[in-house]
Amino acid sequence: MIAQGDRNLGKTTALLRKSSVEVVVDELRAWLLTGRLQPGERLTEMGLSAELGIGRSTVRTALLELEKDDLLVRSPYVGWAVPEITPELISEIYTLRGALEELAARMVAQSIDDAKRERLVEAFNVLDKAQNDANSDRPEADLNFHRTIVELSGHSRLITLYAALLHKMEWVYRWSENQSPGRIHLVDWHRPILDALVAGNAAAAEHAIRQNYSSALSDDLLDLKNKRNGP
Amino acid sequence: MIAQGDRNLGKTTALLRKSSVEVVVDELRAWLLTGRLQPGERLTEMGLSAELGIGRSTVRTALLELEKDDLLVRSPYVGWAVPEITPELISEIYTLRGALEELAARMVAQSIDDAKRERLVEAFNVLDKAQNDANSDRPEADLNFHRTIVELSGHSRLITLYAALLHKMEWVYRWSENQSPGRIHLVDWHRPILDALVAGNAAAAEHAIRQNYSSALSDDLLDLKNKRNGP
DNA sequence: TGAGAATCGATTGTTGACAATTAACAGCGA
DNA sequence: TCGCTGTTAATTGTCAACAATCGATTCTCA
Repeated sequence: MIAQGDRNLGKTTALLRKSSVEVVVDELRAWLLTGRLQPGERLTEMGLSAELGIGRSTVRTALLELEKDDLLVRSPYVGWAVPEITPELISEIYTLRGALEELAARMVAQSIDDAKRERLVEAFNVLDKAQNDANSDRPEADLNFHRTIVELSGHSRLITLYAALLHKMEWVYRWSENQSPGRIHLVDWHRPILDALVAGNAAAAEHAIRQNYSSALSDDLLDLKNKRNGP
Repeated sequence: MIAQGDRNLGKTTALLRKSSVEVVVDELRAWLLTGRLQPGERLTEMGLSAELGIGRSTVRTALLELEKDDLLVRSPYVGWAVPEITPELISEIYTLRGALEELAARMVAQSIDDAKRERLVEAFNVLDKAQNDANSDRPEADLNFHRTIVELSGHSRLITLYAALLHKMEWVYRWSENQSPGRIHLVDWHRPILDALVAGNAAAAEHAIRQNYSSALSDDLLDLKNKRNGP
Protein backbone atom coordinates (compact mmCIF):
# COMPACT_ATOMS: atom_id res chain seq x y z
CA MET A 1 0.00 0.00 0.00
CA ILE A 2 1.12 3.52 -0.73
CA ALA A 3 1.27 5.68 2.36
CA GLN A 4 -0.75 8.83 2.02
CA GLY A 5 2.19 10.86 3.28
CA ASP A 6 4.22 9.92 0.24
CA ARG A 7 2.67 12.65 -1.80
CA ASN A 8 2.76 15.36 0.81
CA LEU A 9 6.49 15.63 1.28
CA GLY A 10 7.08 18.80 -0.63
CA LYS A 11 4.53 21.28 0.52
CA THR A 12 6.50 24.35 -0.45
CA THR A 13 5.36 24.65 -4.04
CA ALA A 14 2.59 23.22 -6.11
CA LEU A 15 5.08 21.88 -8.60
CA LEU A 16 6.66 19.51 -6.13
CA ARG A 17 3.46 17.98 -4.88
CA LYS A 18 2.30 14.87 -6.66
CA SER A 19 -1.32 14.07 -7.23
CA SER A 20 -2.53 10.63 -6.26
CA VAL A 21 -2.81 9.76 -9.93
CA GLU A 22 0.85 10.58 -10.49
CA VAL A 23 1.81 8.49 -7.48
CA VAL A 24 0.00 5.49 -8.92
CA VAL A 25 1.40 6.06 -12.41
CA ASP A 26 4.95 6.18 -11.07
CA GLU A 27 4.37 3.15 -8.88
CA LEU A 28 3.02 1.03 -11.73
CA ARG A 29 5.80 2.17 -14.04
CA ALA A 30 8.30 1.06 -11.42
CA TRP A 31 6.56 -2.29 -11.19
CA LEU A 32 6.95 -2.69 -14.92
CA LEU A 33 10.59 -1.63 -14.99
CA THR A 34 11.60 -3.88 -12.11
CA GLY A 35 9.83 -6.86 -13.58
CA ARG A 36 7.26 -7.12 -10.80
CA LEU A 37 4.76 -7.02 -13.64
CA GLN A 38 5.56 -9.46 -16.41
CA PRO A 39 4.43 -9.34 -20.04
CA GLY A 40 1.01 -10.90 -20.40
CA GLU A 41 0.10 -10.37 -16.77
CA ARG A 42 -3.45 -9.27 -16.03
CA LEU A 43 -4.52 -6.39 -13.80
CA THR A 44 -7.84 -5.26 -12.39
CA GLU A 45 -8.83 -1.80 -11.24
CA MET A 46 -10.46 -3.28 -8.16
CA GLY A 47 -7.41 -5.28 -7.23
CA LEU A 48 -5.03 -2.38 -7.64
CA SER A 49 -7.37 -0.09 -5.75
CA ALA A 50 -7.40 -2.45 -2.80
CA GLU A 51 -3.68 -3.19 -2.99
CA LEU A 52 -2.64 0.46 -3.20
CA GLY A 53 -5.30 1.76 -0.86
CA ILE A 54 -6.41 4.33 -3.41
CA GLY A 55 -9.82 4.89 -4.94
CA ARG A 56 -10.64 2.93 -8.05
CA SER A 57 -11.34 6.06 -10.11
CA THR A 58 -7.89 7.35 -9.32
CA VAL A 59 -6.32 4.04 -10.23
CA ARG A 60 -8.38 4.01 -13.38
CA THR A 61 -7.14 7.44 -14.42
CA ALA A 62 -3.58 6.26 -13.87
CA LEU A 63 -4.19 3.16 -15.98
CA LEU A 64 -5.61 5.29 -18.78
CA GLU A 65 -2.46 7.37 -18.69
CA LEU A 66 -0.23 4.32 -18.93
CA GLU A 67 -2.37 3.09 -21.79
CA LYS A 68 -1.45 6.23 -23.73
CA ASP A 69 2.20 5.20 -23.53
CA ASP A 70 1.36 1.64 -24.60
CA LEU A 71 2.62 0.37 -21.29
CA LEU A 72 -0.73 -1.27 -20.59
CA VAL A 73 -3.55 -2.47 -22.80
CA ARG A 74 -7.24 -2.29 -22.02
CA SER A 75 -10.11 -4.61 -22.89
CA PRO A 76 -13.39 -2.83 -22.23
CA TYR A 77 -15.45 -4.53 -19.53
CA VAL A 78 -12.76 -7.17 -19.18
CA GLY A 79 -9.64 -5.72 -17.68
CA TRP A 80 -6.08 -4.59 -18.16
CA ALA A 81 -2.94 -6.45 -19.15
CA VAL A 82 0.76 -5.94 -19.58
CA PRO A 83 1.53 -6.12 -23.31
CA GLU A 84 3.69 -8.85 -24.78
CA ILE A 85 7.13 -8.07 -26.16
CA THR A 86 7.28 -9.05 -29.81
CA PRO A 87 9.76 -8.50 -32.63
CA GLU A 88 7.26 -6.20 -34.32
CA LEU A 89 7.06 -4.10 -31.19
CA ILE A 90 10.82 -3.77 -30.98
CA SER A 91 11.08 -2.86 -34.64
CA GLU A 92 8.41 -0.22 -34.34
CA ILE A 93 9.85 1.33 -31.24
CA TYR A 94 13.33 1.55 -32.71
CA THR A 95 12.21 3.08 -35.99
CA LEU A 96 9.95 5.56 -34.25
CA ARG A 97 12.66 6.47 -31.84
CA GLY A 98 15.02 6.87 -34.76
CA ALA A 99 12.73 9.22 -36.63
CA LEU A 100 12.35 11.45 -33.60
CA GLU A 101 16.03 11.41 -32.78
CA GLU A 102 16.97 12.28 -36.34
CA LEU A 103 14.84 15.39 -36.11
CA ALA A 104 16.32 16.25 -32.73
CA ALA A 105 19.87 15.71 -33.98
CA ARG A 106 19.29 17.97 -36.96
CA MET A 107 17.98 20.72 -34.73
CA VAL A 108 20.80 20.36 -32.22
CA ALA A 109 23.45 20.42 -34.94
CA GLN A 110 21.93 23.54 -36.44
CA SER A 111 21.83 25.35 -33.11
CA ILE A 112 24.98 24.00 -31.50
CA ASP A 113 26.87 26.23 -29.06
CA ASP A 114 29.37 25.74 -26.27
CA ALA A 115 26.75 25.13 -23.61
CA LYS A 116 25.18 22.37 -25.67
CA ARG A 117 28.57 20.90 -26.55
CA GLU A 118 29.34 20.66 -22.87
CA ARG A 119 26.13 18.82 -22.03
CA LEU A 120 26.64 16.41 -24.91
CA VAL A 121 30.22 15.61 -23.95
CA GLU A 122 29.18 15.14 -20.36
CA ALA A 123 26.46 12.67 -21.29
CA PHE A 124 28.89 10.84 -23.56
CA ASN A 125 31.46 10.54 -20.81
CA VAL A 126 28.90 8.99 -18.49
CA LEU A 127 28.10 6.51 -21.22
CA ASP A 128 31.76 5.79 -21.83
CA LYS A 129 32.40 5.16 -18.17
CA ALA A 130 29.33 2.98 -17.79
CA GLN A 131 30.52 0.82 -20.64
CA ASN A 132 33.60 -0.31 -18.71
CA ASP A 133 31.95 -0.57 -15.32
CA ALA A 134 30.02 -3.77 -14.70
CA ASN A 135 28.15 -2.25 -11.76
CA SER A 136 26.89 0.75 -13.67
CA ASP A 137 23.40 1.22 -15.00
CA ARG A 138 24.15 0.88 -18.69
CA PRO A 139 20.58 1.21 -19.92
CA GLU A 140 20.23 4.45 -18.00
CA ALA A 141 23.49 5.83 -19.42
CA ASP A 142 22.56 4.89 -22.95
CA LEU A 143 19.05 6.26 -22.78
CA ASN A 144 20.32 9.38 -21.07
CA PHE A 145 22.65 10.18 -23.94
CA HIS A 146 19.82 10.00 -26.41
CA ARG A 147 17.48 11.90 -24.14
CA THR A 148 20.04 14.66 -23.84
CA ILE A 149 20.08 15.11 -27.59
CA VAL A 150 16.31 15.35 -27.71
CA GLU A 151 16.13 17.82 -24.84
CA LEU A 152 18.79 20.04 -26.39
CA SER A 153 16.63 20.36 -29.48
CA GLY A 154 14.34 22.64 -27.49
CA HIS A 155 11.36 21.21 -29.39
CA SER A 156 8.80 20.99 -26.61
CA ARG A 157 6.41 18.64 -28.36
CA LEU A 158 9.21 16.42 -29.52
CA ILE A 159 10.51 16.25 -25.97
CA THR A 160 7.10 15.28 -24.61
CA LEU A 161 6.54 12.67 -27.27
CA TYR A 162 10.00 11.22 -26.85
CA ALA A 163 9.57 11.05 -23.09
CA ALA A 164 6.49 8.90 -23.56
CA LEU A 165 8.29 6.65 -26.00
CA LEU A 166 11.25 6.50 -23.64
CA HIS A 167 9.14 4.84 -20.99
CA LYS A 168 8.27 2.07 -23.37
CA MET A 169 11.84 1.89 -24.62
CA GLU A 170 13.23 1.60 -21.12
CA TRP A 171 10.80 -1.16 -20.31
CA VAL A 172 11.78 -3.17 -23.38
CA TYR A 173 15.44 -2.34 -22.80
CA ARG A 174 15.52 -3.56 -19.22
CA TRP A 175 13.50 -6.61 -20.09
CA SER A 176 16.03 -7.51 -22.79
CA GLU A 177 18.88 -6.78 -20.44
CA ASN A 178 17.41 -9.22 -17.94
CA GLN A 179 17.01 -11.89 -20.59
CA SER A 180 20.64 -11.65 -21.69
CA PRO A 181 22.65 -9.47 -19.31
CA GLY A 182 25.93 -9.76 -21.16
CA ARG A 183 24.75 -8.02 -24.28
CA ILE A 184 26.96 -5.16 -25.38
CA HIS A 185 26.03 -1.91 -26.99
CA LEU A 186 29.25 -0.46 -28.26
CA VAL A 187 30.18 3.03 -27.22
CA ASP A 188 31.78 3.32 -30.62
CA TRP A 189 28.28 3.45 -32.04
CA HIS A 190 27.69 6.70 -30.23
CA ARG A 191 30.91 8.53 -30.97
CA PRO A 192 29.99 9.47 -34.57
CA ILE A 193 26.80 11.03 -33.22
CA LEU A 194 28.69 13.11 -30.73
CA ASP A 195 31.28 14.19 -33.28
CA ALA A 196 28.72 15.27 -35.86
CA LEU A 197 26.67 17.20 -33.32
CA VAL A 198 29.65 18.98 -31.84
CA ALA A 199 30.80 19.88 -35.35
CA GLY A 200 27.35 21.21 -36.13
CA ASN A 201 26.99 18.90 -39.12
CA ALA A 202 23.27 18.18 -39.38
CA ALA A 203 23.44 15.70 -42.23
CA ALA A 204 26.22 13.71 -40.59
CA ALA A 205 24.38 13.69 -37.28
CA GLU A 206 21.25 12.40 -38.94
CA HIS A 207 23.24 9.68 -40.67
CA ALA A 208 25.00 8.69 -37.46
CA ILE A 209 21.72 8.44 -35.58
CA ARG A 210 20.24 6.23 -38.24
CA GLN A 211 23.31 4.04 -38.24
CA ASN A 212 23.09 3.76 -34.46
CA TYR A 213 19.50 2.67 -34.19
CA SER A 214 19.67 0.40 -37.21
CA SER A 215 22.53 -1.51 -35.64
CA ALA A 216 20.88 -1.60 -32.24
CA LEU A 217 17.66 -2.82 -33.80
CA SER A 218 19.17 -5.73 -35.70
CA ASP A 219 21.21 -6.57 -32.63
CA ASP A 220 18.14 -6.68 -30.40
CA LEU A 221 16.08 -8.64 -32.90
CA LEU A 222 18.80 -11.24 -33.28
CA ASP A 223 19.06 -11.47 -29.52
CA LEU A 224 15.33 -11.92 -29.07
CA LYS A 225 15.32 -14.63 -31.73
CA ASN A 226 18.17 -16.52 -30.08
CA LYS A 227 16.49 -16.42 -26.72
CA ARG A 228 13.32 -17.84 -28.15
CA ASN A 229 14.98 -20.68 -30.02
CA GLY A 230 17.41 -21.35 -27.20
CA PRO A 231 16.56 -22.57 -23.69
CA MET B 1 -27.23 18.32 -24.88
CA ILE B 2 -26.17 15.02 -26.35
CA ALA B 3 -29.04 12.58 -26.70
CA GLN B 4 -28.35 9.29 -25.00
CA GLY B 5 -29.43 7.43 -28.11
CA ASP B 6 -26.54 8.87 -30.07
CA ARG B 7 -24.20 6.26 -28.78
CA ASN B 8 -26.47 3.28 -29.18
CA LEU B 9 -26.88 3.32 -32.92
CA GLY B 10 -24.64 0.42 -33.73
CA LYS B 11 -25.59 -2.39 -31.49
CA THR B 12 -24.36 -5.17 -33.68
CA THR B 13 -20.79 -5.30 -32.45
CA ALA B 14 -18.85 -3.93 -29.53
CA LEU B 15 -16.50 -2.20 -31.91
CA LEU B 16 -19.19 0.03 -33.32
CA ARG B 17 -20.62 1.15 -30.02
CA LYS B 18 -19.19 4.33 -28.61
CA SER B 19 -18.66 4.87 -24.93
CA SER B 20 -19.92 8.09 -23.40
CA VAL B 21 -16.34 9.28 -23.10
CA GLU B 22 -15.79 8.83 -26.83
CA VAL B 23 -18.99 10.71 -27.56
CA VAL B 24 -17.80 13.67 -25.51
CA VAL B 25 -14.31 13.54 -27.03
CA ASP B 26 -15.72 13.60 -30.54
CA GLU B 27 -18.15 16.37 -29.65
CA LEU B 28 -15.46 18.60 -28.18
CA ARG B 29 -13.14 17.91 -31.10
CA ALA B 30 -15.92 19.00 -33.44
CA TRP B 31 -16.38 22.17 -31.40
CA LEU B 32 -12.71 22.91 -31.83
CA LEU B 33 -12.65 22.19 -35.55
CA THR B 34 -15.74 24.25 -36.29
CA GLY B 35 -14.47 27.18 -34.29
CA ARG B 36 -17.19 26.99 -31.66
CA LEU B 37 -14.30 26.92 -29.23
CA GLN B 38 -11.77 29.64 -29.87
CA PRO B 39 -8.11 29.75 -28.82
CA GLY B 40 -7.79 31.03 -25.29
CA GLU B 41 -11.35 30.11 -24.35
CA ARG B 42 -11.90 28.64 -20.89
CA LEU B 43 -13.83 25.50 -20.04
CA THR B 44 -15.06 23.96 -16.80
CA GLU B 45 -15.88 20.35 -16.12
CA MET B 46 -19.03 21.39 -14.29
CA GLY B 47 -20.22 23.58 -17.12
CA LEU B 48 -19.62 20.95 -19.78
CA SER B 49 -21.24 18.30 -17.63
CA ALA B 50 -24.40 20.40 -17.34
CA GLU B 51 -24.36 21.45 -20.98
CA LEU B 52 -23.85 17.96 -22.35
CA GLY B 53 -26.03 16.22 -19.79
CA ILE B 54 -23.23 13.78 -18.96
CA GLY B 55 -21.59 13.08 -15.63
CA ARG B 56 -18.65 15.24 -14.68
CA SER B 57 -16.29 12.29 -14.27
CA THR B 58 -17.03 11.20 -17.80
CA VAL B 59 -16.47 14.71 -19.10
CA ARG B 60 -13.27 14.84 -17.11
CA THR B 61 -11.98 11.63 -18.66
CA ALA B 62 -12.72 13.05 -22.10
CA LEU B 63 -10.88 16.27 -21.26
CA LEU B 64 -7.88 14.27 -20.08
CA GLU B 65 -7.86 12.45 -23.40
CA LEU B 66 -7.94 15.68 -25.38
CA GLU B 67 -5.14 16.99 -23.20
CA LYS B 68 -2.99 14.10 -24.41
CA ASP B 69 -3.33 15.40 -27.95
CA ASP B 70 -2.55 18.95 -26.83
CA LEU B 71 -5.98 20.04 -27.92
CA LEU B 72 -6.73 21.34 -24.42
CA VAL B 73 -4.57 22.48 -21.55
CA ARG B 74 -5.23 21.91 -17.88
CA SER B 75 -4.49 24.03 -14.82
CA PRO B 76 -4.93 21.90 -11.70
CA TYR B 77 -7.73 23.16 -9.45
CA VAL B 78 -8.34 26.00 -11.87
CA GLY B 79 -9.80 24.72 -15.09
CA TRP B 80 -9.30 23.95 -18.75
CA ALA B 81 -8.55 26.15 -21.72
CA VAL B 82 -8.17 26.00 -25.47
CA PRO B 83 -4.49 26.57 -26.30
CA GLU B 84 -3.32 29.60 -28.24
CA ILE B 85 -1.99 29.24 -31.75
CA THR B 86 1.57 30.55 -31.90
CA PRO B 87 4.34 30.47 -34.49
CA GLU B 88 6.29 28.11 -32.23
CA LEU B 89 3.35 25.72 -32.16
CA ILE B 90 3.07 25.71 -35.94
CA SER B 91 6.79 25.15 -36.35
CA GLU B 92 6.79 22.27 -33.92
CA ILE B 93 3.78 20.59 -35.45
CA TYR B 94 5.17 20.81 -38.96
CA THR B 95 8.60 19.49 -38.05
CA LEU B 96 7.14 16.68 -35.99
CA ARG B 97 4.73 15.79 -38.72
CA GLY B 98 7.61 15.87 -41.17
CA ALA B 99 9.76 13.51 -39.14
CA LEU B 100 6.93 10.99 -38.89
CA GLU B 101 6.02 11.27 -42.55
CA GLU B 102 9.61 10.81 -43.63
CA LEU B 103 9.72 7.52 -41.79
CA ALA B 104 6.40 6.50 -43.27
CA ALA B 105 7.48 7.47 -46.78
CA ARG B 106 10.67 5.43 -46.48
CA MET B 107 8.73 2.38 -45.38
CA VAL B 108 6.12 2.76 -48.10
CA ALA B 109 8.74 3.20 -50.82
CA GLN B 110 10.55 0.11 -49.61
CA SER B 111 7.40 -2.00 -49.62
CA ILE B 112 5.59 -0.52 -52.60
CA ASP B 113 3.31 -2.79 -54.62
CA ASP B 114 0.41 -2.33 -57.02
CA ALA B 115 -2.22 -2.18 -54.30
CA LYS B 116 -0.37 0.58 -52.53
CA ARG B 117 0.29 2.43 -55.78
CA GLU B 118 -3.42 2.41 -56.44
CA ARG B 119 -4.31 3.87 -53.06
CA LEU B 120 -1.68 6.57 -53.42
CA VAL B 121 -2.81 7.58 -56.89
CA GLU B 122 -6.39 7.64 -55.72
CA ALA B 123 -5.60 9.95 -52.81
CA PHE B 124 -3.57 12.16 -55.11
CA ASN B 125 -6.41 12.45 -57.59
CA VAL B 126 -8.79 13.57 -54.84
CA LEU B 127 -6.25 16.19 -53.89
CA ASP B 128 -5.83 17.26 -57.48
CA LYS B 129 -9.55 17.63 -57.97
CA ALA B 130 -10.02 19.50 -54.70
CA GLN B 131 -7.40 21.98 -55.77
CA ASN B 132 -9.50 23.22 -58.68
CA ASP B 133 -12.86 23.05 -56.93
CA ALA B 134 -13.69 25.99 -54.71
CA ASN B 135 -16.43 24.08 -52.90
CA SER B 136 -14.25 21.15 -51.98
CA ASP B 137 -12.77 20.47 -48.57
CA ARG B 138 -9.15 21.19 -49.37
CA PRO B 139 -7.79 20.66 -45.87
CA GLU B 140 -9.40 17.23 -45.79
CA ALA B 141 -7.98 16.28 -49.18
CA ASP B 142 -4.52 17.46 -48.25
CA LEU B 143 -4.47 15.76 -44.87
CA ASN B 144 -5.94 12.63 -46.39
CA PHE B 145 -3.07 12.30 -48.85
CA HIS B 146 -0.54 12.44 -46.06
CA ARG B 147 -2.57 10.16 -43.85
CA THR B 148 -2.71 7.62 -46.64
CA ILE B 149 1.07 7.51 -46.81
CA VAL B 150 1.31 6.94 -43.08
CA GLU B 151 -1.31 4.21 -43.07
CA LEU B 152 0.34 2.40 -45.95
CA SER B 153 3.52 2.15 -43.89
CA GLY B 154 1.81 -0.50 -41.76
CA HIS B 155 3.66 0.82 -38.73
CA SER B 156 0.93 0.56 -36.08
CA ARG B 157 2.55 2.84 -33.52
CA LEU B 158 3.42 5.40 -36.13
CA ILE B 159 -0.17 5.37 -37.33
CA THR B 160 -1.51 5.90 -33.83
CA LEU B 161 0.93 8.68 -33.09
CA TYR B 162 0.27 10.39 -36.39
CA ALA B 163 -3.48 10.20 -35.87
CA ALA B 164 -3.11 12.10 -32.61
CA LEU B 165 -0.92 14.71 -34.25
CA LEU B 166 -3.38 14.91 -37.13
CA HIS B 167 -6.10 16.15 -34.82
CA LYS B 168 -3.93 19.02 -33.75
CA MET B 169 -2.81 19.62 -37.33
CA GLU B 170 -6.35 19.73 -38.61
CA TRP B 171 -7.31 22.20 -35.92
CA VAL B 172 -4.46 24.54 -36.80
CA TYR B 173 -5.07 23.97 -40.49
CA ARG B 174 -8.73 24.88 -40.39
CA TRP B 175 -8.06 27.82 -38.14
CA SER B 176 -5.53 29.16 -40.61
CA GLU B 177 -7.89 28.47 -43.47
CA ASN B 178 -10.54 30.54 -41.74
CA GLN B 179 -8.13 33.38 -41.17
CA SER B 180 -7.14 33.55 -44.84
CA PRO B 181 -9.41 31.34 -46.96
CA GLY B 182 -7.70 32.05 -50.26
CA ARG B 183 -4.39 30.55 -49.29
CA ILE B 184 -3.09 28.03 -51.78
CA HIS B 185 -1.17 24.87 -51.17
CA LEU B 186 0.10 23.84 -54.55
CA VAL B 187 -0.67 20.36 -55.75
CA ASP B 188 2.71 20.51 -57.45
CA TRP B 189 4.25 20.20 -54.02
CA HIS B 190 2.74 16.75 -53.67
CA ARG B 191 3.54 15.29 -57.05
CA PRO B 192 7.22 14.60 -56.31
CA ILE B 193 6.12 12.66 -53.25
CA LEU B 194 3.75 10.52 -55.26
CA ASP B 195 6.31 9.92 -57.99
CA ALA B 196 9.05 8.87 -55.61
CA LEU B 197 6.75 6.54 -53.68
CA VAL B 198 5.36 4.90 -56.79
CA ALA B 199 8.88 4.42 -58.08
CA GLY B 200 9.91 2.86 -54.80
CA ASN B 201 12.68 5.39 -54.28
CA ALA B 202 12.99 5.79 -50.52
CA ALA B 203 15.60 8.53 -50.55
CA ALA B 204 13.71 10.61 -53.08
CA ALA B 205 10.46 10.15 -51.17
CA GLU B 206 12.10 11.30 -47.98
CA HIS B 207 13.52 14.33 -49.75
CA ALA B 208 10.18 15.18 -51.33
CA ILE B 209 8.39 14.98 -48.01
CA ARG B 210 10.89 17.27 -46.38
CA GLN B 211 10.60 19.71 -49.25
CA ASN B 212 6.84 19.64 -48.92
CA TYR B 213 6.56 20.38 -45.24
CA SER B 214 9.38 22.90 -45.27
CA SER B 215 7.56 24.92 -47.91
CA ALA B 216 4.22 24.56 -46.18
CA LEU B 217 5.77 25.62 -42.89
CA SER B 218 7.35 28.82 -44.16
CA ASP B 219 4.17 29.56 -46.06
CA ASP B 220 2.04 29.20 -42.93
CA LEU B 221 4.42 31.18 -40.76
CA LEU B 222 4.50 34.03 -43.24
CA ASP B 223 0.74 33.95 -43.39
CA LEU B 224 0.35 34.04 -39.63
CA LYS B 225 2.77 36.94 -39.43
CA ASN B 226 0.90 38.94 -42.05
CA LYS B 227 -2.40 38.38 -40.33
CA ARG B 228 -1.03 39.65 -37.05
CA ASN B 229 0.55 42.76 -38.49
CA GLY B 230 -2.36 43.38 -40.80
CA PRO B 231 -5.91 44.38 -39.80
C1' DT C 1 -24.73 -36.63 -26.19
C1' DG C 2 -24.38 -32.10 -28.11
C1' DA C 3 -25.72 -27.45 -29.29
C1' DG C 4 -27.84 -23.46 -27.97
C1' DA C 5 -30.08 -20.47 -24.40
C1' DA C 6 -30.25 -18.71 -19.81
C1' DT C 7 -27.90 -17.55 -15.70
C1' DC C 8 -24.33 -15.81 -12.76
C1' DG C 9 -20.11 -13.93 -11.02
C1' DA C 10 -16.69 -10.64 -12.02
C1' DT C 11 -15.19 -6.43 -13.99
C1' DT C 12 -15.46 -2.15 -16.05
C1' DG C 13 -18.50 2.19 -17.30
C1' DT C 14 -20.83 6.02 -15.26
C1' DT C 15 -22.47 8.97 -11.80
C1' DG C 16 -23.03 12.31 -7.93
C1' DA C 17 -21.23 13.57 -3.35
C1' DC C 18 -17.52 15.09 -0.49
C1' DA C 19 -12.60 16.83 0.23
C1' DA C 20 -8.70 19.64 -1.20
C1' DT C 21 -7.02 23.53 -3.48
C1' DT C 22 -6.98 27.81 -5.85
C1' DA C 23 -7.62 32.73 -7.02
C1' DA C 24 -9.98 36.75 -6.02
C1' DC C 25 -11.64 39.87 -2.67
C1' DA C 26 -12.40 42.37 1.45
C1' DG C 27 -10.54 44.06 5.64
C1' DC C 28 -6.88 45.61 8.44
C1' DG C 29 -2.77 47.99 9.94
C1' DA C 30 1.30 50.74 9.09
C1' DT D 1 -2.11 54.37 -0.17
C1' DC D 2 0.19 50.05 -0.04
C1' DG D 3 0.98 45.51 1.32
C1' DC D 4 -0.37 41.71 3.97
C1' DT D 5 -3.83 38.38 5.85
C1' DG D 6 -7.97 35.90 6.45
C1' DT D 7 -12.27 34.73 4.14
C1' DT D 8 -14.98 32.93 0.57
C1' DA D 9 -16.83 31.33 -3.70
C1' DA D 10 -15.60 28.44 -7.43
C1' DT D 11 -13.31 24.59 -9.36
C1' DT D 12 -10.92 20.45 -9.59
C1' DG D 13 -9.20 15.97 -7.01
C1' DT D 14 -10.78 11.83 -4.98
C1' DC D 15 -13.94 8.50 -3.67
C1' DA D 16 -17.55 4.83 -3.19
C1' DA D 17 -22.08 3.30 -4.99
C1' DC D 18 -24.87 1.89 -8.87
C1' DA D 19 -25.51 0.41 -13.86
C1' DA D 20 -23.93 -1.96 -17.99
C1' DT D 21 -21.37 -5.48 -20.04
C1' DC D 22 -18.67 -9.58 -20.72
C1' DG D 23 -17.11 -14.57 -20.36
C1' DA D 24 -17.80 -18.81 -18.42
C1' DT D 25 -20.80 -21.99 -16.56
C1' DT D 26 -24.99 -24.35 -16.14
C1' DC D 27 -29.23 -25.79 -17.74
C1' DT D 28 -32.50 -27.29 -21.20
C1' DC D 29 -34.16 -29.76 -24.92
C1' DA D 30 -33.86 -32.30 -29.10
